[in-house]
Amino acid sequence: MYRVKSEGEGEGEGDCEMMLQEQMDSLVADDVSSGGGSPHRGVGTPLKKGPWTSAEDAILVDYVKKNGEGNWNAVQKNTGLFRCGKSCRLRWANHLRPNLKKGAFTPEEERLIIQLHAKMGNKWARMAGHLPGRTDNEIKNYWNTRIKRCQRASLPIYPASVCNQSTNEDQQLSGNFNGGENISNDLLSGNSLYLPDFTSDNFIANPEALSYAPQLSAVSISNLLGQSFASKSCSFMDQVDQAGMLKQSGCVLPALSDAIDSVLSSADHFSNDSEKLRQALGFDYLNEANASSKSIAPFGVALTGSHAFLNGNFSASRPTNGPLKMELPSLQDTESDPNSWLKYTVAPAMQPTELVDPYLQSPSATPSVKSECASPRNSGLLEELLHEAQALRSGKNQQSSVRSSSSSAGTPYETTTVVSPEFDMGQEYWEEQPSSFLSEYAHFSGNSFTESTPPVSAASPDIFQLSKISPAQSPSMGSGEQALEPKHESAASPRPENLRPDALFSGNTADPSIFNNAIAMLLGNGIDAEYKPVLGDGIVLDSSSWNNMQHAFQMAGFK
DNA sequence: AATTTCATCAACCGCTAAGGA
DNA sequence: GTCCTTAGCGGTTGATGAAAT
Repeated sequence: MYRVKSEGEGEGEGDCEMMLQEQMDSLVADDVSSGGGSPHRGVGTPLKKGPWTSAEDAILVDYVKKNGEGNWNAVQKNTGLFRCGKSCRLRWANHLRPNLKKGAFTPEEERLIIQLHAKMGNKWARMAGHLPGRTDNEIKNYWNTRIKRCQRASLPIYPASVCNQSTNEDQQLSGNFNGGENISNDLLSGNSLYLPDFTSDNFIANPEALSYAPQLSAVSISNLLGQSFASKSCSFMDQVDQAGMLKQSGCVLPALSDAIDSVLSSADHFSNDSEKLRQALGFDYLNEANASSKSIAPFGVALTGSHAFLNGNFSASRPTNGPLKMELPSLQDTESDPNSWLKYTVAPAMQPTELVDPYLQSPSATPSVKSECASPRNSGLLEELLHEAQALRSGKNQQSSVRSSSSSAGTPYETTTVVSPEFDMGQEYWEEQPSSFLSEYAHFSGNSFTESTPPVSAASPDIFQLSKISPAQSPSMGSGEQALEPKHESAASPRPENLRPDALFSGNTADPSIFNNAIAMLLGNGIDAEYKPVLGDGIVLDSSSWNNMQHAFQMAGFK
């Protein structure tokens, strides 16, 4: 039963003249009947807790009508309600205020929630701002329920359709960063664009920062890679090309220019071994894989632990045995072992078997998908998840044919952690060139999508600060991290503090559109759809993109 | 029919930021 | 500059009813 707590703050008798006598009587009766607090008021009167009664609601509504919202502590004083201001505010906000929409979320609302969550993380209040009539509490409850359901069913948190939709919207909006009210715009526009953080801070400018990829929000990554690698079939070199264009545009500060040089140089060096890379990253495996499979990870083990490409989305749901803190959109699960992300990290020194998420390797522990997915409140989205799970399960047999013998029958996500012979080749390559661009990029790739990404709210400006965190400072960087990470102290490495987006662009780029265009270039806008192999829903990628790296370099004129 | 499990909802708690004295 | 109050946010817990066993 609910507790009754005494709050020490002194409150007087209050102005009971505002309170209807019948309401007062009803309130007292309700209090008695509900076993709530004492009907006697005065200093030290215990404040009632627990469910609100209709009489209390009436009192609160009446008070707000007369006095407006705010000053909630005065409610108790002025009405005699034995509720703290906090409770009054909550009751009003969640239940009593007008225009509240009751009932189950519509499919459209569910979809929007997922999109918003992908963007904002657990910013329920902000999300509620995009859902008129809905409260943060409702959204939070819905999401938590959804998380539990998906977790139990080993389903991705974000349905492919939602991610694809975001990607499509991204494409549509790529040339239209106008920061409109439209949620899709807001999702992807410069209004709350995280991509600069990603591109300039962590991806382009600072090779070292690549190692800090876990700090990046999955949203940024999904936006970037979903666009660049999947839907647009953009090769990495295309991005390098665009980076060069950005550099040539002259709108970047020397720090970024140097950084681009550094990346380009590394990429150039690396391009000579593109075939090796292709093998290292498991594209042979990809080529062999069933093209219709939805669960093929484009980067094979390079994206170990990532579901970013699963079904074209970046689900971070993984089977888990214990309580899981789900702030997935930003892959913000930090409550786990600070070093746990290493489990997903591909690094030269690691043995393949170490790279496999034990959860993902324990298919036997994967709970079966049952009818629990079909709750009465199920919308099309939840049903979609169920169908997705069924499809994934049905596809397991096909995938098993290309799995390593070390992998037992697995979960639908196991393909993200396949330890294939190609991986071994890649490992050899890494061992040969431990500090190559490849290792950095692969490291980045592997880390970027780990579920142990530190809690970086996608919308949080903290990401700027995080981009400056040194490995030693980073809470996600265990002691083992140092050993895994090749150290690059090139003279061209810019100081992290110079990599903030607002510091990267010189004064002649005061026009935000220039910045956005530059970012768009970095992200591979304008990439044609020449390469169209489709691995699954929304996954369009094959080795041709990588095989054309040299060509891309030549076209870019960087040598 | 009884028990258990699960989903949903409502409310509370702790923390933080903002604003004013 | 410090302290206090207030409002707000996000996490967590508990109650309840439905479904499953």
